[in-house]
Amino acid sequence: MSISPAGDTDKRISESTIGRLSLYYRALSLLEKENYETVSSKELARLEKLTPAQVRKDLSFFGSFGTRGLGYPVRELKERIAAILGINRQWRVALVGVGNIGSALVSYKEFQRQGFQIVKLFDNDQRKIGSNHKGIVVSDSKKLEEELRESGIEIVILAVPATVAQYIVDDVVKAGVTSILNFAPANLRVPDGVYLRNENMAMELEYLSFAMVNNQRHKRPRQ
Amino acid sequence: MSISPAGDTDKRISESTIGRLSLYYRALSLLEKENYETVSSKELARLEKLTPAQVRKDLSFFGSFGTRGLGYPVRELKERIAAILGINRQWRVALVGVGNIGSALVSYKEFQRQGFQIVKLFDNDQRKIGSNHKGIVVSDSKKLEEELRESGIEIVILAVPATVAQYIVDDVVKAGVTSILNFAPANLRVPDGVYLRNENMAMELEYLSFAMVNNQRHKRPRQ
DNA sequence: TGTTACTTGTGAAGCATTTCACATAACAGA
DNA sequence: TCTGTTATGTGAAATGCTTCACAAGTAACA
Repeated sequence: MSISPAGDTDKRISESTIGRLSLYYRALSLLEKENYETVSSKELARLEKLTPAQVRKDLSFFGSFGTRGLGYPVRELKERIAAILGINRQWRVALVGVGNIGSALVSYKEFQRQGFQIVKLFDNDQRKIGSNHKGIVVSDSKKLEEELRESGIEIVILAVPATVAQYIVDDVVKAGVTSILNFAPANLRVPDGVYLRNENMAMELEYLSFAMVNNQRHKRPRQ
Repeated sequence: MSISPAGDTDKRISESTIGRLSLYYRALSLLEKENYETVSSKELARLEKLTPAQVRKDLSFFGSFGTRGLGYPVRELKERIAAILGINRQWRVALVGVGNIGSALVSYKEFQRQGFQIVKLFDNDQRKIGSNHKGIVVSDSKKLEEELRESGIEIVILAVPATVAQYIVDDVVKAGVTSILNFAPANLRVPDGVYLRNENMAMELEYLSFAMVNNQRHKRPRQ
């Protein structure tokens, strides 16, 4: 038996489905901008190169949002998906490591647009500490734990060298942060209850080189 | 119907397997640096948080690389995986869009390390054209098609705004390039035979926010 | 109100991936 | 050479995901 919070569906949603919700959200944002009132699963599927059945099945995990014979109301479905993904609100994000990747991410508009607000920056380089990036003053990563707590950060993005990533993660976890997006090419350990995602940009190029040397279009279940 | 070159195994390898090969490669690089001679599927699995059976099954698609009772020879397995992934050679890569993300990628060491050499840069901003980034002079993206052909580029990385991404892609395809890694939040059309991967960094944050608002560890088949 | 056209929502079927479990093989030590 | 231990490689089972196919619901229009 397991104790679940009220309202917890206990239904496990696959990562693939969540990834596609993210795609639907983007497509719906576009449709909304072009003043479409409704959209069918067929059209949504076409826009994201999926099947209509896939779209309907994905959405059906979370409820009935459509009208038979008509389709889905664009604006409402967009809001519902935003609520499911948790992007119908603002998240306070800190970024550790203001190097090449790090400073690019500070300016990355797509994060903003989806409610991920980078409000703190950390680095261990004395030359960077105190400097200003897009209106945010870089803090000393020695004070990471303390300042993360104080500022109520909920998500941390890691853009530090692989060699130090684990130490930073340990501090981040100590500060009570439960979500980490890691850009370092490293395998990080986190305790249960902490969500960790790895962004592995080299891996994407490897998919391409694999496809090229094997002269095949490998199966592409997600995204 | 599809024309396959001689030697094509015709065995479809799943994207998940390829993603894991990439992880094995990274783990093996580390083990090699630490002078390990052999590694078991159990150890490799532990390092990448997978199951031993998964590791063995993945490798078995490509041959028998191990010795019963002993495990896999670290150095050799690493080389074999590199060959499978197509990273046992250099790839000539061009990057279009020398903005925030673009210039960060030019300096991204992990690409280099895996044989992806960025040798051309393009932008449409007059202030950037002619400037020098890490020893590469930025070309005018008006000359994209011509210069891609001349310089024998095999992979293009797109780091341009979503609004212009499709136009760039069309030129890239015209130039005969068959592999594209796209960072723009856009759904790009490419003809059959062109490999396109999308790097969607906001999506990774959405996995995290979904997990947080749904208070669950969703299933994580890959990476 | 009846008819036609359309599209959802969903069990069930089909397909793909992961895990199991064990026969087989190699090494180490006596 | 024999015995114990370890670990691979792989069919088969289990699990998970996608697609099919259709009942049911809605709109539009006569």
